[in-house]
Amino acid sequence: MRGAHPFKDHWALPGGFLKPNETIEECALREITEETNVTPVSLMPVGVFSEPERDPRGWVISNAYTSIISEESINQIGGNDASDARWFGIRFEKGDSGEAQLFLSNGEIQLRATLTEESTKFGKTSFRIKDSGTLAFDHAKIIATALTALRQEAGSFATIFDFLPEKFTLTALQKVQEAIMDISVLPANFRRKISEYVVETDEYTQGAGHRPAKLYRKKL
Amino acid sequence: MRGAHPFKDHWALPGGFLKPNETIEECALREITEETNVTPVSLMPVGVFSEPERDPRGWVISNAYTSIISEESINQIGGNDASDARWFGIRFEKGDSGEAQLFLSNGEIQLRATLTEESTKFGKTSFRIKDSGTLAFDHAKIIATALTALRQEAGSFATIFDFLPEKFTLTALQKVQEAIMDISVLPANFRRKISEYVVETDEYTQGAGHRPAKLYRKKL
DNA sequence: CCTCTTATTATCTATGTGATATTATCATTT
DNA sequence: AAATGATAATATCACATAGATAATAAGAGG
Repeated sequence: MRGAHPFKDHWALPGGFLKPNETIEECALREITEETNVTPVSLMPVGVFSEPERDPRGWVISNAYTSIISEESINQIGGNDASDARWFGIRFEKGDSGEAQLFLSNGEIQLRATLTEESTKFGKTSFRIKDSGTLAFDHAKIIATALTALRQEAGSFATIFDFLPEKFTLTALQKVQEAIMDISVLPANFRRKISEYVVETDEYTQGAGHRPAKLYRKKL
Repeated sequence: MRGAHPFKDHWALPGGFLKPNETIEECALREITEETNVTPVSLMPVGVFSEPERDPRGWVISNAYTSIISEESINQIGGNDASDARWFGIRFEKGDSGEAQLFLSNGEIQLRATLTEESTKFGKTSFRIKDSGTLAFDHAKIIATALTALRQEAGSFATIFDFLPEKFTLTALQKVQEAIMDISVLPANFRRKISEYVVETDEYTQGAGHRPAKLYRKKL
């Protein structure tokens, strides 16, 4: 939630300005840590937003990133000076006639934005904001673009590993894909297809009240 | 070929600085047109290069794009004030131990660079330059990254259309994929798989000394 | 009308995928 | 110590998709 103009009392994505001697990705990682108290395993680039009029204060070029984090780290949020950060559930409905609705919600807050689908190039769909509600700047557009890109990416087995730590169970990997793509797959088939991308370690999970799961590593 | 320091007499990718009131993609399209006399159908984003020390004159952040252009437009190059631009054939060999060799060549000039593969995240491989030869700045790294990303993307049928005009023959589409991925596929199988992504028009190619080919359009 | 060339379709076979059933291994309960 | 419940992991069937080869179609040019 922004405390100052422009877009006072509007919700905004975490972010900030580049400091000397850091790369853009380092900056994004620093900002997300400062503002949410969560440090993701890795960041996936979404795109550059450079329309001159996107910030009324002046010309600001934003590079957007997304990430998947573990369920546990969700609760870390707001632990530090990140008290003003919130998690939102996300629903994105692409209707007919190229119009799309973005809904963000949690226990207290409901946000809504309307966008139109502009074009799809190289797997990335771009949107134009029709009504951004109480979302600051063009952040509704960034969220829609990021979500679309994320689902696109996760369709390929080659990328879902990057959302998990080095060693993982195949079930965890499957859940990452299911969560992102909003699908459910049969474990037997998932394992068969994923097997060429992973190598097994000799470690197992422990003490879970059921058969322990072997830990795997990304191949290569 | 650069005429001024830094990297005088080194070869560099076409590029330039953002002007007021243009987006980064518009800038890239303007620069490529100015410097090569070729205007691509569309640009595919490769990534951001923001290491503080990549330009000795100061901190410069570059956004890289690639494109595929038609064979005819190759000959337009240098027609205008783009006299210092050249086409290069590209060969990229990933050896063992994560070391990769980049070769650029045309009739007169041979360029070579050595890189090490650093990591692969979200389908994009990042490289570190060991020896950039007579390539300016970190452009060897950008080329290697772009080529890797391009091949990654072209593996999906969903994206290869963006390299062609609105109406195209299936053979042309096939050649795009073959060129990028450096593979050859059987026409019968390619047609079967691509069919769900295209719709046929009622137009045909003409006067080619053989059966005319139906023109297709990207579906949706 | 024959030939050359590329476009397009048909079909055989091998390989991969979705679905279901079965077995394995732990912690906990009885 | 045996039964139970939970998740992990494997086996296998029917079916769909992909690779390969062959056949057919439709132009231009001699």
